[in-house]
Amino acid sequence: MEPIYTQKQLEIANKLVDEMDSKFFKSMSEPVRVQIIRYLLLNGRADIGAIAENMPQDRSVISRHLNLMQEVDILNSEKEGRHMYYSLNAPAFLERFMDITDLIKTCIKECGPLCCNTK
Amino acid sequence: MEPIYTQKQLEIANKLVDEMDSKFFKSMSEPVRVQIIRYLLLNGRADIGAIAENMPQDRSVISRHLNLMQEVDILNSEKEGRHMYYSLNAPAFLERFMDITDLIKTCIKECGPLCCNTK
DNA sequence: CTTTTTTATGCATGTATGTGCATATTAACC
DNA sequence: GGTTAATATGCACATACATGCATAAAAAAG
Repeated sequence: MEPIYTQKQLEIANKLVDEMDSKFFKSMSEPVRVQIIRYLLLNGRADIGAIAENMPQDRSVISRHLNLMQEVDILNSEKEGRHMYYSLNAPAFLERFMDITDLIKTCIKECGPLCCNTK
Repeated sequence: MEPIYTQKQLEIANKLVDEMDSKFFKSMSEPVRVQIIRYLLLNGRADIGAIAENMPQDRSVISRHLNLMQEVDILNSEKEGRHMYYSLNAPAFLERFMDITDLIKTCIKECGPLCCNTK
């Protein structure tokens, strides 16, 4: 009944789980949203119309995707007149993945051979 | 009409999109599945019964989650008698995130200030 | 062989969400 | 002010999916 793991291991595992926010992953588990990331990587800042022109979906659909991605801090948004411009929040995007990667590394180091036990 | 990006930029952006497999992200955008990862990190290899004991969901639900995670290579599975043992595929799990992190770094470097243009 | 145990699967159900259309809102232009 | 253009939003609909129950399948125990 008593746990087989240390307090330290518990803390680092909880930290990883906290960082693995489901909203963040969900925002990237959608093919259309990934294509939007691709578009912004290659073309830089753009408004909804320009982005939607390159996608089969309706403008309103793209609008909602962009808004969702901005909410989880993947994108920056700037309103200019009646245009809404979006751009990739590259630093935040990268940092998110770097943080998770580092936490997984720490987990494996701290939890040792236990977590990847195959026997 | 002609693209404003180079062939090199196109290739690296496509590489990133390929690596950002929606099935992989989807598998981690589910709170129950994240809890399973946490459990396996702390307790190591375990069968479905042991994992399900620590979750409010039905055993069959946990069984399906585990099977799904194994399909995207997050988990290892081993059948022993009537027991099905699962463990975290830590190397593959880590490598996946390292690859994506590296690709994002390359994208930012190659696409330069364009991708994160705010003006 | 029957019973028990562990996992897998078929089925029904509720919820979440991607989608497009119609419409509202907002801002620029005449 | 009226018109046009860009975006946001309400709505209906279809699909995906998480869930639990009942049951099947497989293997161990009696």
